[in-house]
Amino acid sequence: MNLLIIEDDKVLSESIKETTKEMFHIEQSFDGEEGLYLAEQNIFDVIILDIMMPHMNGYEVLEELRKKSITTPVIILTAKDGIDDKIKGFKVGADDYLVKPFHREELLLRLEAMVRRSVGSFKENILSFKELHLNLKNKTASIGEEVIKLNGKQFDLLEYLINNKNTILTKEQIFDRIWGFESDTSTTVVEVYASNLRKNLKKYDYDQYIKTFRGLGYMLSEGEGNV
Amino acid sequence: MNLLIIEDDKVLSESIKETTKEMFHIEQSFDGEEGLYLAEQNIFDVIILDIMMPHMNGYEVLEELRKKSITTPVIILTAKDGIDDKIKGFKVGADDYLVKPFHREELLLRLEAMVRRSVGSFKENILSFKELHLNLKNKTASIGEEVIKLNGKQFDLLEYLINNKNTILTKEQIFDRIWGFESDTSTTVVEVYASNLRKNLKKYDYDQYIKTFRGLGYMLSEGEGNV
DNA sequence: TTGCCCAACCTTAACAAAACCTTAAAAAAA
DNA sequence: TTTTTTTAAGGTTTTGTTAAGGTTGGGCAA
Repeated sequence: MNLLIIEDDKVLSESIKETTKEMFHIEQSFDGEEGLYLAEQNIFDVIILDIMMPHMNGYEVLEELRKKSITTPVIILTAKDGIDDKIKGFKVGADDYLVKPFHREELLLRLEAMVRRSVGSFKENILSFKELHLNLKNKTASIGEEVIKLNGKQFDLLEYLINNKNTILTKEQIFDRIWGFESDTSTTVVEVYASNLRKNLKKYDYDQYIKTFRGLGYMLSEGEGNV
Repeated sequence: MNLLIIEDDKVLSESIKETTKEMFHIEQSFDGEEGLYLAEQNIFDVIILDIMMPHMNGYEVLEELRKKSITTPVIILTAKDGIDDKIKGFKVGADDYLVKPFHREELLLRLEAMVRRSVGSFKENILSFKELHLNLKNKTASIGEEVIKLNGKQFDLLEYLINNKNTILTKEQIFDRIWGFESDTSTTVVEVYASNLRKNLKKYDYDQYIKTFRGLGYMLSEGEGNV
């Protein structure tokens, strides 16, 4: 579970990191532009976004993000309590809005509530695509009754694809999400894993749903052909 | 879009109904037990739930609901501002928590944000020209129901044309936009791509809208002939 | 006005070059 | 050891580019 904190106040950012590090893998950014760049990787499960920042403020970051079809849940964090600011925040696509100062617990609770929904693991941690079910708790995949054997990264890849079905994911995004930013292996491993995953799904004819978009990336979608 | 309001204060309930009736079809319940019964029908898109109610309080309603695997998004509404109450609310499965008194607009915004997500109708990012639709998210083009297969640069070209319909674009502009300034291929590739694109659109008679202006460039426009 | 010419554009096809797939072996981790 | 991950290499497919010949339309001279 990945959390991006975009907040220029380093003290606050650290403090948020402290309270959330049990639950998430954390990335921090201390200014809007960099934050936007990171968020665009589309590898985060939720983003905490401050409004008042130098160069590029939170509203601009969020607006740009949504414009680019990045739908990661965003919690806006701000000292502004006015209703107009809230309106602005939600209008540009925020999912929640928390006014400083706030209780650490409340932030945690709202993060939990958000993730619980968006990751689709509301009950029992099952993620599904058609008849293919992933049990996130014990990392097993099954189609109907039959269990499919997938190793770690193959499972992660499938999970990522399902969570973003009908959206093209570039090899870089997939790589950053599964291998991590600072991994120094080549992004061509993604091809290898896509190939392996397809091989494992072929038996059940589910390989056809993993589509390649040349020069763009991969996408999981239910449609026939290239839809 | 259906909203269930479970709130024993009739004045407040009515007032909420007033502010939300544009957006939702409203059902009201004035006590917990009845509210639970209604919510169990699982026909609502979102539920507003008061905590302090006679017979059965909001926590109990929500807990019971989640126990029965009803995952409808719930916004808790309460006069209690203590962090412990919030913890309790989220722990039993709330998605949001709003403290009275609150701005009508904020409730509306939070409802919107909630529904936007759970209904999955997040902005689809579609660019259209007449009946031709480009899905920017997964780079697919379609006319009516049929999907047209376009490769990367053809898609980019069409996107650029649509974004600038009724404006003549020179070959240089198109080239710089799609191939990039420092590309050292000849600008005549633009002609080749225009040709390919027309060929792909011909089947649907949409090739006619890509017009050539000798010595000037290309333009996409709805008019007949050279208008 | 007519007909010719030429430049601009269209279309096609062939070749080149990426991008991707698959497999297998080496390396690392469990 | 066994399993998983990474690298490497060769093969396949798709896309990009170029070139060549065909087509079109406007200008201009007769």
